[in-house]
Amino acid sequence: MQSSKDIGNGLIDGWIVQLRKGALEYCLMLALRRGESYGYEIIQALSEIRDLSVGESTVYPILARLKAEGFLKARLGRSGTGPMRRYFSLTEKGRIRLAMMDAYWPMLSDSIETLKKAAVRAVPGKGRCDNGKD
Amino acid sequence: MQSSKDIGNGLIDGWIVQLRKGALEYCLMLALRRGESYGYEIIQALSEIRDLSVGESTVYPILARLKAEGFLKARLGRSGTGPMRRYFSLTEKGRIRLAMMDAYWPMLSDSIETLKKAAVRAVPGKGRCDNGKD
DNA sequence: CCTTGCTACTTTGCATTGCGTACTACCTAT
DNA sequence: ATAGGTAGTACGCAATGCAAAGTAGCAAGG
Repeated sequence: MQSSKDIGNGLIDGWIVQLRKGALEYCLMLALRRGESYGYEIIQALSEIRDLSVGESTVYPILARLKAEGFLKARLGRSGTGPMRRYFSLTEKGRIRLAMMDAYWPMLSDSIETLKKAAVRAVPGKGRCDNGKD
Repeated sequence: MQSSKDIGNGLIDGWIVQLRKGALEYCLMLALRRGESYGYEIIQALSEIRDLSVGESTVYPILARLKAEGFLKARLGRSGTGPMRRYFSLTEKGRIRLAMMDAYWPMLSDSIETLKKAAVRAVPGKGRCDNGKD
């Protein structure tokens, strides 16, 4: 049990990857909401949360992209135990974006809940317009 | 206001696209949970739910793939108003998968909630290991 | 007859993204 | 110098959402 994503079998394996695509970007920004942090620490922090374990090659590109887009800013700092760390923190633009994400995420959840309850207006009876023809 | 996805500005525009990856697949299977339906109807049903509006070129490929993977089965039927309809419905395999998705989705939501509350173990004080150097 | 418009579905092509693998660079300890 | 953990980069692949355009059947209007 290393990759916490094998819930059932491999049936939804690929789906989870796709589902997390945009969610991870949100998670990284959430991880920086309280204050600055660096890649390695974020990776470890996320790995402690169920289903959010990620690798370096997932986190660093996202951090780099968010920085390039102006949502994060970076600062170098000594680590004492290894190479220089790159501390990331949210910019104001990033905080605005995070606020929008915070607003959008529950909307999506809500829409899905709505979908769960509301049937696609398909007739509840049974087939109505084919083999019965006429 | 046609594309319900412009919440703020174009700031999270691309993010939403990524976030919906995988989620749409879930939505389509949810739409078929009650019974069979066809692409066009699903599109219209989803378009009535906030933030779930999709186009044909999004839905049909997903339906085709789900069918190819054995999660859906299809059946042709006359429509009376246009060309033949392809009615999709969940297979048993699809229902199992949908159940796993139903289990996974709240887990992801929950993990994100956890992340919102739990800070990345960064020190709450302030910087601790850089410019102060030694 | 021809055109417009609605329904229903398909195809092509593109841009984005997560992530596995491999690699480099830095620091400390022995 | 060598070994080991830390921090980050680079390359490449496979999926996916989605816009745009095309096809095909049916109905109403000129």
